[in-house]
Amino acid sequence: MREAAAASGAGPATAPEDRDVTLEEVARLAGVSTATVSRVINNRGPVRESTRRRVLEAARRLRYKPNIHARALAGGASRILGMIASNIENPFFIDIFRSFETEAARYGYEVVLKHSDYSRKRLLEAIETFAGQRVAGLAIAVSEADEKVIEELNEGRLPVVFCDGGRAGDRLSAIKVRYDTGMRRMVEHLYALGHRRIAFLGHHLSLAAARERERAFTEAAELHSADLRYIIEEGDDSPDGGRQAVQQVLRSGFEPTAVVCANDLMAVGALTELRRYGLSAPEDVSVAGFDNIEFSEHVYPALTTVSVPRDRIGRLAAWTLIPREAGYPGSREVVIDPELIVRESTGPAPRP
Amino acid sequence: MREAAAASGAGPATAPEDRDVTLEEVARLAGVSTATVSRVINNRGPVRESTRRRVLEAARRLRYKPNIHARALAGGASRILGMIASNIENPFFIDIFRSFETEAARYGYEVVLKHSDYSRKRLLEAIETFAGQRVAGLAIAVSEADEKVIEELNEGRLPVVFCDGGRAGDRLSAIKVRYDTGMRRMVEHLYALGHRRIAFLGHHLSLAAARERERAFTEAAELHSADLRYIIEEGDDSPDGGRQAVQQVLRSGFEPTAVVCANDLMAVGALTELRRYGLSAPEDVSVAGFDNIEFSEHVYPALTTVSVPRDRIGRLAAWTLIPREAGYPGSREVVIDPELIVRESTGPAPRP
DNA sequence: TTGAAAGCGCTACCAA
DNA sequence: TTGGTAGCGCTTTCAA
Repeated sequence: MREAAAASGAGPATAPEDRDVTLEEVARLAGVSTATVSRVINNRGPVRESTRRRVLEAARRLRYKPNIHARALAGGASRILGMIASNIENPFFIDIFRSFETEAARYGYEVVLKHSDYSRKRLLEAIETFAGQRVAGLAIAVSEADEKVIEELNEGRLPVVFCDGGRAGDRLSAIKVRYDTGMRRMVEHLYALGHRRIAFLGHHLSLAAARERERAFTEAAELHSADLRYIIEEGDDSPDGGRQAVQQVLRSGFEPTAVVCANDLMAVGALTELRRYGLSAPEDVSVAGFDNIEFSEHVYPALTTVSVPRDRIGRLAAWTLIPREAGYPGSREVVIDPELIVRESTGPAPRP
Repeated sequence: MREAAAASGAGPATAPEDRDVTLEEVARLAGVSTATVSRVINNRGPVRESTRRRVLEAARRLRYKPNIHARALAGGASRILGMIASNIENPFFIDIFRSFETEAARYGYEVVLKHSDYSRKRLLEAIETFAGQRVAGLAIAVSEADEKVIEELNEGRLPVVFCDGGRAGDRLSAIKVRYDTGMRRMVEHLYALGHRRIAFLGHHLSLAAARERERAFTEAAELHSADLRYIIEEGDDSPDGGRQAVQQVLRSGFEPTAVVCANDLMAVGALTELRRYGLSAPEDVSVAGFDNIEFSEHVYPALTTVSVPRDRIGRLAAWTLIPREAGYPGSREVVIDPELIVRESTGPAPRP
């Protein structure tokens, strides 16, 4: 309304809504220089309180929105964070993204999400794109980052945080989840229930980091090597992958009393497929997932799983990337302990 | 390797990896002006074939990556598309995003995703932010866009496509799904199975567009007004919301023989909650979802639902926003017919 | 068909 | 505490 009034009077004269309101216009209205406006907007450098107020008021009146491109070009931090996830269909990554984005927004940062589809090549491309865009920081939540990629990242000048694995470095931070602890708890749980033949359903991916959960399982299982037998099969990172893997297990003749999956998504598929074979959980076979996605609680039977706190991971990642007022560490390593969540899908091993 | 060799010889002299390779450097190497390089890179204006080749080769050698900020600032189209979704936890939106992003990437566009959490205020903010960033186009997949928002969008200069509802306009395109058709098919299906008391579980949201599925249900149900009774309850757009809504239905004493949900996510929760009350689907109560998210196939019992082709929606949206070589229509309206998918969660109504 | 040069809106440096 | 101003890398007239 105010704008309409202001624009009226004379003729067209360049409708004000047709162009961005610039710093300069704010400066003019506030009666100061663009430099001062910039200082106020960015909260940098000394500005007299009365001036600051005047500028802020002018900016508000004009509905000023900084042009991020100009800002980035001029060398200021770009206020855009990048995030790369392996598979945005997996709620695990979405949850991380969500809390990452929410936390970033709190500090006025935007987040751009790209997915690599578990392809090392796409990961590399995404990194290059983000680097070219000069994002302020990059969160990597993928399982296909091998040591070579990490090394390259470490030599670049872009702050990076690994949401799951990786390692800390010069400008690299890493958030690590103790999968081994989580897996150990899971195996202990099943062992205590009397299970002695366990199948592990892992990813189809041959990439280094993707194997972590599998390795964690193997190690945990080996602790009971005296009488615990296990088998490992693989499928995609999806319900369908879980179904395929179950088929392989069943065909192998191994006859597990419990099935542990690399993640909840696969566990859901495993559950479905077992039922197709007339096996129900937990009476005939116990089934366990990993991650504790929201769904795991809403399938039948509700999934026993290991809780990985994605919201905390996302928050930490943003926190790590965004330069804070106080002493900003630059890079660091955080370790998170996951927790076993026992629900209905696991129970005592059936009598032989 | 080549770069290392080139950089060697003298001292530090600004390591080449430390800065972006600029248009100017490419121009220098190719022995032309920056204007020419720009023409080549953007495929605009006349350039002699031999020149073009020389420039391309130089760009390749230097691993030139255009700086999107400079590009945007200089007035070129920004090659970034924005997308706003109500709830990125819902695979429905994720699926649209995925195919949108994939299609956009094909044309060299990036996609930035923001979510509005079903808040009109957040939607408005997101729109403003995107407008400030001068994105090349905006895909809106929310249910909280009322006529006022649409009107505002229509007056702006940003190309917009509504992924679900909305309406076509000056620079507005709309992809519409015939929810009424889908709902009608669902109701027919249940009616044919003998169901005469049906509960509809809708969203908690009082926003206009969010009601569409509910209205579609009501209309479909009214067609059988002679002997079909129904009740409407609401919850969040999540499995938990489905559980709450089921509780309300059960408490109301209505005793439905079938439950139709506004989407699959809620249906999953409904299934779980019914089981808690000792009711199993489809024997005691039939349960149906809407959307056909991947999960709907992997819950127990597999969900009867209505298929909404998200990949097609995403692809269409990108297609609409990106200026194509051929006659680019600018704005248009597309209508999509959803399909009924009958699985295990619905069956004959139990004898009274 | 090509080049020169004027900005786009902002930040950061140096002076005042 | 403030203002002046030189770019950031690119696109886009306007001339050549």
